[in-house]
Amino acid sequence: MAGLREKQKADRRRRILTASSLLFKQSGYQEVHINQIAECAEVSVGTFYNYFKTKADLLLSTVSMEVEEVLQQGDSILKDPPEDPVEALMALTRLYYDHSLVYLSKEMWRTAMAAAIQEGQSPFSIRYRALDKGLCAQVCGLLEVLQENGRLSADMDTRAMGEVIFNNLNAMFTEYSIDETFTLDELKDRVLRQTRAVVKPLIGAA
Amino acid sequence: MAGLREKQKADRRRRILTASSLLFKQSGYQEVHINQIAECAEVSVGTFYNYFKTKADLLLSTVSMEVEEVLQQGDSILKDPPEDPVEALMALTRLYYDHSLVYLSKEMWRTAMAAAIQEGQSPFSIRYRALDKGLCAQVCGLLEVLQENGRLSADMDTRAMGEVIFNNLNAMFTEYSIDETFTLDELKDRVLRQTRAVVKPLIGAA
DNA sequence: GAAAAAAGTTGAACTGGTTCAGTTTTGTAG
DNA sequence: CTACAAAACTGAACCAGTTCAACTTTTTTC
Repeated sequence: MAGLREKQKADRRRRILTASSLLFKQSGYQEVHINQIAECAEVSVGTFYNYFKTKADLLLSTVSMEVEEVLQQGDSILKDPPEDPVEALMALTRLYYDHSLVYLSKEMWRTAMAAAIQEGQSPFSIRYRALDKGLCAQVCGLLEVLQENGRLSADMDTRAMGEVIFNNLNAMFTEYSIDETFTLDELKDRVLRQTRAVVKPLIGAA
Repeated sequence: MAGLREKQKADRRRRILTASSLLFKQSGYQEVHINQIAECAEVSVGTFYNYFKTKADLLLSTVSMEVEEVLQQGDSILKDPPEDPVEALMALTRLYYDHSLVYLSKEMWRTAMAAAIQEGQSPFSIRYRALDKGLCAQVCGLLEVLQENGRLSADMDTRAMGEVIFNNLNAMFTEYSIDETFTLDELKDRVLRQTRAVVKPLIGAA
């Protein structure tokens, strides 16, 4: 166990992650070349590719952290959601959106999204979509809780409705990431209006 | 007008489009190199880049054709939509989906989507998003017509609701494009269920 | 119709992510 | 401790999209 080899491997991996994180923040994802990351992390280019399949794969480590954190925080909202369904959904939405820029810039999100779409069978894409599925399941879960609490009509299809609401969240976030002038507040306002339009009609019956 | 120069320009452009269209169908987008397109079109690589900013830009010409055609066909649905709102929306949806593979493969859609996300300020991305906006407006337009016909509750926010429905359509199409095993029929089934979940509650009032 | 200007063409060189054959380091067996 | 095998490291070379300085063709001017 904890042989020299293992120790060095963990150390190198951490050095690469630290270096890239620093450089990306400094100069942006596109501007930073693998050479620079390798140099800054004191490994060779070849070694970089021993630890990460591609440059985009490096991003995924960060995206994963970001989403896993947000999923965990989201669970605490599910445990005791606001009574009003629109408020409950917006609480989750705000959590997702506010957290989105902690580790990643808009540019990094764009790159990650584009890479996830580009080749669907790559491990990158599969993992990214699994994270998305987790978020979608959380939205569906929230609707179920609200339905159980009698805040949403009992015959609502929580699964289908949750998918629609999540897909909308996601699409709006994509739009936000693409447009550098689109602010977080504008994003939340637009999504609030959309969420209202979809959810209001469901509130009546218990 | 019709000077020699103009004539040659139009001819070269057409040759490039014909060549690329043929090659893409033959071998897929990624497999085809600019060299091959240039050779097949009997121009130099440099000339290719005189006519198209990037390889992805070439795709956009095709995407544009595809979307403009579908927009036009969609208008005829708006003129006399099915009475049932779910049916009306699904008529539009089916039109979009069935038309999607006439000119473009899944791989080409993925590439176009990824490129549109990648750099938001490029002419490519701006034009692609304008097309998306056109489709979104058409969905909103359909909801308006249905509302005017008294098939949807009068206080519905057609704009917000249309955006949500379109974003869902689009997200599901993206998922479909990413996953080579996802069939058109499965796609339509899932979107039907989602559309029902969102639209059913709105049908009551006039 | 010749000369100058404008527009367009060309392909070799560039760029930056990725690979791989050769080398070094680490672990293991005798 | 030595010899061998396995694992990991290395950077020069590769690849495919893109650029650009030199060259050709077309148009305009006189």
